[in-house]
Amino acid sequence: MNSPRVRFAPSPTGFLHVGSARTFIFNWLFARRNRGTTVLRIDDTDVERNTEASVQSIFEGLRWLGLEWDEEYRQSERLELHKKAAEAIFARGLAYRDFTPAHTGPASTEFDTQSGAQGAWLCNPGMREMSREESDRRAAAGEPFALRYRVPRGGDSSIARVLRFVDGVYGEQTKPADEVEDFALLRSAGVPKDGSSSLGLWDGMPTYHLASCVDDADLRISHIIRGQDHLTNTFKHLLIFEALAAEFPNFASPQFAHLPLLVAPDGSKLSKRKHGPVVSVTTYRDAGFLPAAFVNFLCLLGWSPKNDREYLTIEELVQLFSLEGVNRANAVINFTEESPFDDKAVWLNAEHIRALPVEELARDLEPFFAEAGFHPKPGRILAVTPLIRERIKLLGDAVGAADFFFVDELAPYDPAELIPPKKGESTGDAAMARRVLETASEVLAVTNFDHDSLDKALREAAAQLGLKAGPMFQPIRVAVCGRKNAPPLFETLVVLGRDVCLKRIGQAIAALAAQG
RNA sequence: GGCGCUAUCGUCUAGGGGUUAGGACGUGAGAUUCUCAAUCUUAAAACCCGGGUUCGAUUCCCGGUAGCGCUACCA
Repeated sequence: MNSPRVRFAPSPTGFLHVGSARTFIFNWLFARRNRGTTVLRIDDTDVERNTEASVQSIFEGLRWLGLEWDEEYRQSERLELHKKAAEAIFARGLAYRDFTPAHTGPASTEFDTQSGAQGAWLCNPGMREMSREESDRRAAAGEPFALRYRVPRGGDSSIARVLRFVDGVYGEQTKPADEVEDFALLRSAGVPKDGSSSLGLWDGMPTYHLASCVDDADLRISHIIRGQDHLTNTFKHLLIFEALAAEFPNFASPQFAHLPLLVAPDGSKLSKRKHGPVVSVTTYRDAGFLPAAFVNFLCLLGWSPKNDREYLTIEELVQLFSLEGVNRANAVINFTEESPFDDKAVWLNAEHIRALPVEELARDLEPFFAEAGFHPKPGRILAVTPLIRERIKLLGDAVGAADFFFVDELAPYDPAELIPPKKGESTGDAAMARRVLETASEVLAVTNFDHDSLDKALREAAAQLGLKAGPMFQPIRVAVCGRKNAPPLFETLVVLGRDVCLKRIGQAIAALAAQG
């Protein structure tokens, strides 16, 4: 009845990485499919690690994807809301102050801890049971503390409470509250400097769990679609939502759907630190992926339309997307030092490139040529585009595939390539190659520079020389392109133009002559 | 250690009590072609292990194993 509201909530601790991008895409697709609203929320509660540069880089990545969001927020601007919520939870007795000094490094068991049956830390009983009077006194004295949720315990008198939710992907999930630790809502405000403790009661910064839930409630998020790494955290979130019910009477507990993780080829979680730029979406952009191809690829990781289709446009994805199609196992995204992109991503990109109208592709190609220092006249790229369209997999490949169209002087090449090899012999017929070029020179000087005329004239010339197409065309191709592998000859000649062709063929003849 | 999630070709996946276990990428071979590419045909390639349930399990159940996640005053 109400249209769904989803959110994508990245924390700005680095560039936007592919796993986050996929989470965003799935959220966006879900919203689009169901006529809902996409909220972008920057979860920047961790002041230690967040940087403005990261925020910008995340926007850069998201903008490139081209999927628009409808609302935008920053958690850091909503601090008061979070603190008020924490206060309300505390006032209700659902949270308590923990004066245990924040520990640094790996969790130690030095303090007063209470362990579950076999080890899991649940709370510091001395803190949990501390009287309100003592707690107030110590807080008033300026002693730093964290605020912890008082997770309901069954004890031995009542039956342990079981937390429960139905995940859109993983199905019903349950966990006894007894196994959930007293997680923090507010971090301690740190060590008071020089006795002048200005630390008020609630100076602690909200934790992710608190801030995230408060905002989800306040923004009336209806569907939380996020990485599977939050699956077990969800029980904590259920508790927070419950504690917040009075503050947000219009907020119904959201539906959850957890997404399988994207992992590196060795099975480890994708990490910016460990895997570097290959996990950044801007790396894909810079290499020449089309946003639609990238989105297509990411969608196929952990989701399937179940009809054997692979190439899908954004519109088709919107039509086809559903949580039922989401897989439960982690998906490997392939990359290595030598080839940083998954083969399937590259293939899909080539498919999308071929599906693009020439004008559009030419436009997309322009910045890559510019980057390489080529600034051809208008229309030039458009003329070249159809010739390389089927020969490039990434937009960036275009430069290497078409450079000879734009340079004044061809890069030096081995004149031996002008000479087609003869079968069974180690060397070709150099004299014949030279005759081919001389003949071509004469023919091109007088032939109309259109495909059919060139085709006809050059094939006739080959017949007169007693040559088949292969040995006839290779010398010409190498002469005008500077390499053996290039787009089809006649189209290439046409785009290059008579003057350039004749000049380059002349140079090739000279090169052969110099070789003896 | 505790709790949880997961397990089909190298990779992404479809499928599901009885199938020649399907598709895609990649790889091999062939066709086509003025080279390259594209395209087409084709080949090799998988149900983690052990128990149960069953006439019959890759599929359902249990256990094991492995991977991953959570177990922070990170998100």
